[in-house]
Amino acid sequence: MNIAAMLRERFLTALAPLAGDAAELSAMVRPTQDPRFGDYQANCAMSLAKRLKRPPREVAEEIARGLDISDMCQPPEIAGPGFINLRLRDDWLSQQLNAAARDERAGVAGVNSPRTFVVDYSSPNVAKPMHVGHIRSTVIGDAICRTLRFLGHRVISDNHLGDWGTQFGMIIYGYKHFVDADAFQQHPVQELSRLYKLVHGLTDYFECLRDVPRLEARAGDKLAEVERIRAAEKPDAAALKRCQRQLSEANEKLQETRDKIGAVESSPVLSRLAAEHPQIEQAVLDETAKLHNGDAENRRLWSEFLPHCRVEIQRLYDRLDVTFDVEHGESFYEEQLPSVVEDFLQRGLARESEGAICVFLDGFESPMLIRKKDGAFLYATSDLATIRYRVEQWNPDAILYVVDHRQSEHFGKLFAAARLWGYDKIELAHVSFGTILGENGRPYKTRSGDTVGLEGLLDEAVRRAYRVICENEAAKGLSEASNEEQRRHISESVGIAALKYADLSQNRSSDYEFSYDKMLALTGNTATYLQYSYARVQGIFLKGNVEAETLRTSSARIELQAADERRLGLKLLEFGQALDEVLIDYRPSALTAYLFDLTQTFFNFYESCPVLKADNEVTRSSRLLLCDLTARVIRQGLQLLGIRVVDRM
RNA sequence: GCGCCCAUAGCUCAGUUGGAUAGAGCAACGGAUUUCUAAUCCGUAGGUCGUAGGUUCGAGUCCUACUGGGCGUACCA
Repeated sequence: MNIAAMLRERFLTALAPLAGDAAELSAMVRPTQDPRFGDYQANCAMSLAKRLKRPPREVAEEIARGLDISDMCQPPEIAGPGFINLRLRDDWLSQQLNAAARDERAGVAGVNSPRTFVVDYSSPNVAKPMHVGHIRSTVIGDAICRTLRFLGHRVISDNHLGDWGTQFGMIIYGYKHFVDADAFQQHPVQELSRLYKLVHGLTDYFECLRDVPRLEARAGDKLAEVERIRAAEKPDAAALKRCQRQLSEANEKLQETRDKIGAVESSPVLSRLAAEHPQIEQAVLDETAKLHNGDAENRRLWSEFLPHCRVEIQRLYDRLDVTFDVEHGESFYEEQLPSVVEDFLQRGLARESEGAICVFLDGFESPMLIRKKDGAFLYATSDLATIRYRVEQWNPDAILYVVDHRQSEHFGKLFAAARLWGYDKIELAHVSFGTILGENGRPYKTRSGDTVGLEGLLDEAVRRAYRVICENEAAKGLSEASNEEQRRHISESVGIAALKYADLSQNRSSDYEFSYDKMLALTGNTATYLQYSYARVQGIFLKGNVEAETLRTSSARIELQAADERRLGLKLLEFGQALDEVLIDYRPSALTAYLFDLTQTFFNFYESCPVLKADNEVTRSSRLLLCDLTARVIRQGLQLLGIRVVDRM
């Protein structure tokens, strides 16, 4: 069921005799924004009229005459400069709704020609705790996979774990020098995490020490520049402002660096360790290189650590209700990397430059490096190997990379290189997204400037959801309504839903401001509001002692009478369109917008149309069917976003 | 320097290959509860869509320049 698509087909037939590009023109059928213009409008007459050099209204009339839609719509009306306005017939709407009301998929059909998608998302470094930066990829990727599958596509979700990089060099070095054997025995994940943070902190310290002179010089240069501009006869105000900003940025950065140094030097333990391990940075790289070169000890440690790391991230995936079909990390492709480089060299697609093996690509200033001068491979190499593997393994029509926007240049190069390599038939898409910002407009960090751990984030959202639920029960005097276990269950569901939905409801390409208060708001476009609406509908069935299942199998029918019933009915039939829209640009926000709209439409209906106390049995069961369908669309829609519903809130 | 992205109501954001009078939510103000959960609903107010040009029947949407912001930019991922 996709009303717009059905109407477009009718227009295609009507337009065919008039234009060569009837498909493009027929695509200009869309829902109206104002109910005065009917339910749908076609805007194709104006652009066609321009080409035919005829009056647009005349063209519109001609299109309307050739249109065979009397089964679906009332006679079309021509309005304004040449809009063709359509109003769906109530009997047709009722018929479609009654089919949807009995359909397990709420009237959404699968696609006619399924495609195969590989979706690459989440991809954390397994040696580090997952943090706030992993939410968007994980949640958006999961929602895209669920939606693709629901519409009948074949999906391979793949978690391209970072399990082979420098971070393991850090853990290995840390294990060899700083491990607390008892702690590792008892809580290996925590101990590994501690080792990672410790070693990372020390390497960071030395890096900061090296950076200070450079940063001081930069701050000095900027200061001099500011003074030079000021001293000029006619100071350039814009340049001065820009320069002053750069100066304060340079000073901030310098201060930050000095603070990090101070943090180590003021700690007796850390400063002693720093003094004892002055070569730690190189040593970490050496441990990484040994791992990559097959050193038996390091490989043994790596394979001992890895399962622990994966247990850690799996706990979070379980809580987020996110699953993967395969989890081929970087290590999986390690043996395939030399052949990638050889192949590129052999085909003349890559050449040596400044000691590195480079692929020079049209439209990019710098080349893509696939082997460093020291012989090591880069993530570009691994990404190319991954494409080759995926094509050989699954022969996909598309590979989607749900990765933040900062890597757009990398993917631009990667896709260009892949096309040169012969993968030019496959859709390669960087499904990019923006940064999560704190309330200061800067990337979201803790007060002390650390990245925010994902687990703590989930805990906090759940804790706040719990508080909201308790407050609400208290306000209503419902304290006896649910027991502690139920409240815990509901707050886990509501808290995580809020977190996911805040992310999904935002246009993915823009940065967004993180706020617990906003995501857990009870009104507005939040998961909490949608979950509440669902619970309200469930409340009707509970109160009326009506079994939805029984209702569906009964002979009751949806009959549209009131205007609010009709509006709700039409909105319900547009679920499939919303899902199609999600897949056009891989934007789950199209679905959240639809669900929010549906919910508001439902509440309008709910306010003006009594259900259980309807005037007669026919109206009552018709409205109950509308309620049931609404609940199922909300539940299904939220499920496609990876969000669960609860029956009572 | 070069490249990519962004700029819409006081705040956070929608705005579907260019369509009719630019929309939500929050905050503000006013209303609705003998009635299926008031965690709701209805109404009012709030805008030179960063600036200036251009394309056309029509521009928040496309093009150009400018201003302001974010990100990236040869051996990290």
